Amino acid sequence: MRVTREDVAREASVSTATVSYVLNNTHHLSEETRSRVMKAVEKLGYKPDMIAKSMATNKTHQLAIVMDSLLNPYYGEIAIGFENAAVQEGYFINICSGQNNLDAYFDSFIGRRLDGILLLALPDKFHIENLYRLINSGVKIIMSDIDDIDVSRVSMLDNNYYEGMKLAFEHLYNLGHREIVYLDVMQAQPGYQKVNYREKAFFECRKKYLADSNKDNIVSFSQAGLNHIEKGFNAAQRLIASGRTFTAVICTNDLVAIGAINAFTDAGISVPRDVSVVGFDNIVYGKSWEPAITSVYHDKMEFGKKAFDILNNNINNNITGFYKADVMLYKGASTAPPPARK
Amino acid sequence: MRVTREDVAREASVSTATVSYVLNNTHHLSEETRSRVMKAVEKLGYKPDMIAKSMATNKTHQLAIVMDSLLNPYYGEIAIGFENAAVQEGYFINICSGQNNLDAYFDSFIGRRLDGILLLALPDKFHIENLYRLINSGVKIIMSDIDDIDVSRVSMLDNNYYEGMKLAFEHLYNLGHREIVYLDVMQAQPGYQKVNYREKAFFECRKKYLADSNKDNIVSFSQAGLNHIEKGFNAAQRLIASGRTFTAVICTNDLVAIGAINAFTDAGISVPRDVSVVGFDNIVYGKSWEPAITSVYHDKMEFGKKAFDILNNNINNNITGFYKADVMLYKGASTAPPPARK
DNA sequence: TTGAAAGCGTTACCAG
DNA sequence: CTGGTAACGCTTTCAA
Repeated sequence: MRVTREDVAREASVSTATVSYVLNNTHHLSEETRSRVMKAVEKLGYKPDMIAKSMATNKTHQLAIVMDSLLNPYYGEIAIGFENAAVQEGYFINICSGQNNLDAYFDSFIGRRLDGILLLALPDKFHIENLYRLINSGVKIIMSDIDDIDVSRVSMLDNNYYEGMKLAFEHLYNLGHREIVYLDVMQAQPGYQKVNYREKAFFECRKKYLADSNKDNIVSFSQAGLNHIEKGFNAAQRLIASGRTFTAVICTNDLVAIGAINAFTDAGISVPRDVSVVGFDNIVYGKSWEPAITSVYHDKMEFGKKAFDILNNNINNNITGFYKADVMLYKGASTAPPPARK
Repeated sequence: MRVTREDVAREASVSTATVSYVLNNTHHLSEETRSRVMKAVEKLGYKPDMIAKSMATNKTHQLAIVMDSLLNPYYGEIAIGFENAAVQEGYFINICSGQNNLDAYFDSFIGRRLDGILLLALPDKFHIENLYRLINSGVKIIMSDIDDIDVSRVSMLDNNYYEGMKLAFEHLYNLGHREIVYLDVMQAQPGYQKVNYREKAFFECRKKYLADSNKDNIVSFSQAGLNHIEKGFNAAQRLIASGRTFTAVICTNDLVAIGAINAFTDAGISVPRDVSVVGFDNIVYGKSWEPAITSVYHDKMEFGKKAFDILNNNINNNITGFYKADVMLYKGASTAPPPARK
C-alpha cells in the first residue's frame, strides 16, 4: 500500500541507498542517476516516511509549543510566528493547549522524541523536576519567566514584562495617578510554583513612587472554570466592593482588563473618565475594544520567530540562547488623567 | 543514553518480548514476571519509544487539528474539546495554524503517518485532490462544510450554520426588521473553492421573507493581512458608504460583528438602537462585548469531543460517522426592534 | 559513483 | 507462560 524507498529504487534500477543520497543531497551522484531517481519518485508519488527517518537519524524534526491558553490570542500570535519559521526549516509543529496539567505532557514529549519545546506556560502548571527530566532526555527547551535554572542547558525568552510593568506604572504616574491597583488573576495550583515578575515590578514601583507604599493594593482573584475576562470582571467587582479608593488599575493582561472595564461600566464607573485601565499583551482584540485598551506589549510574531531561531540553534549546535523582547506601551483610550479632586 | 526495552529486559531477566507483553497487556503472564518487569521499568525510568512503536504497529497515535485561525477563540474552544478527549485515549495532538496554504501540510501528514485529521479549515485553503490523496494514504478525516464528497470515506461534522442563519434571520424578522444585510469577509484565493452555506441560507430567507427579494444585500469585504475584526470594520464602512438603507446586519462571525459595531459606533450609528447586529459562534469575547453580541452558536467543546469520538471510531473500526450540532441563538444586547419609521 | 548490510526500538508471529 | 526473531522504512558506514 505505502510506496517505500525500495519501490523507488526498483523503478529507477538503483539501490535504496542511492535513493537516499538523491533525496537528502548527501552524496555526489551522476546527473543521470539523480534524474532517473527523481523521475521514479515523481511517478510513484513517493513521500519519505518521517517515522522511519526519525528512527534512523534519532531526530524527529518535530517541535511542540506548550500554550498557556488556546483562547488568548496573545499565545496564538506567538505560535504563528514560531510556526511560520519552523515550517520553513522542515519542522512539524505540535501544539498542546494549556488546559490540563502539563506533567503528563512532558512524559509524552520524551516518548515522542520531540526535538524541542517552546514552553509558553509558567511553572504553575508543571513540576520543575519533570522539566529537568525532559532536558536530561535530550529535548531542547526554550522558555521564559523562571528563576534558578541552568541557562547553559535551557534557552531563555524574556518577554520583559518586568520592565513593562514599570512602563505602565510610570505612564499612569505621569498622568497624575497616585492610587494605582494591580489586578492579578493568576494562581498556582497547590503544590505548584508561582512566579510573577510583574507583581515584583509593581512592588518596586509602588515603593519608589507612592507615598503610602505599604498599602495593600494588589487584588487577586481566581476561580477554576472562569476565563480571564470573567476573572477580570470578578476581580474588579471585588475591588469596587472593597471600598478602597483608586484612580487606576493595571491588569495582568488585556482579557482581564476587558473584564475589569465591563465591571466598572456596570457599576457606573466610566473608563477612562473615572478610572484608567492598563492591560498587557496588546492583543488584537484589545485595540478594537471600546475604549481601546492601553497596553504593554512586544512584537509577538517576532517573539515567536526568535524563539524558533534560538531553539533551532540549540538543537543543531547544542548552544542555548537568550532573547529579550523590546517592550513598548500602546497608548489607547482607556487611560487619562485622574478625575480632579473635590 | 536512552533507556530501551532491552535494558529493562536485562534488568528483569526476561526477554524483550516479555517486556512488551507486560507493558501492552497483550498476553497473560505470571504475576511474578509482571511485577519484576514493572519494577525494572520503574527503576530505570523507562519510557516506551513511540517512534519505534509507530514503526512496528503502523499507527502513530498522533492526530492533527487543522485550524482556520489561531486567533479566533471559536476554533480554540473546539480544539480544547477535541484534545481533552483525544489525550485520554493516548493520542498526541498536533495543531496546524491555518495561516499558510494547507496543501503543503497535507503532504507532511502523509509523511508523518498521522492516524487522523480534524479539518476545521474550508476548501478555500486547500485543493480537494490533495485531500483525496491524504485519504488514499489511509489518513482518516473528519471535516465539515463540503459538497460532493464520498461520505463512506470521510466523516462529516455539521455545525449546522445553515439552519443557524435561518435562526438569525427569523430573529431579526420577528423583531420587525425588513432590511437585512449579510456581511461576509470570507474569500477564497484564486484557484480555490469557496463554500458558504450561510450565504445560501441567507438567500433562501431573503426570498421567503423579504419583499424586494432581488435586492443586492450581501456585502463582501476581504483584504489580505487584516484580521476578522478589521475586515468587519471595513465591510461595515463600505456598507455605510454605499448609502443603501438597512436596519440590521448579520455578520459571518462574532469577530466581524465586533468590527462592524465599531464602524457603526464611529459613524454615529448606535447599536442596537439604529442598527441590530447578529454574529456567529458566540465566542467567549462576544458575550463580554458592549453590547453583548447576539449570536448563532453551538456547544463548541461538545463539538470537539464528538469530532474526536467519530474520528477515533473511524481509525479503529474503519467506519465513518456524521455529527450534526444543535444550533442555538444567544440573544445578547446587539439586537432590538428597528427604529420607528418617520 | 554506487551498493550491501547493520542498526534504530518496537511488535507480533511462531516455537517451545 | 515465555523467548527468539523477522519486520517496519530509512540512514550511513564500509567496501567495491
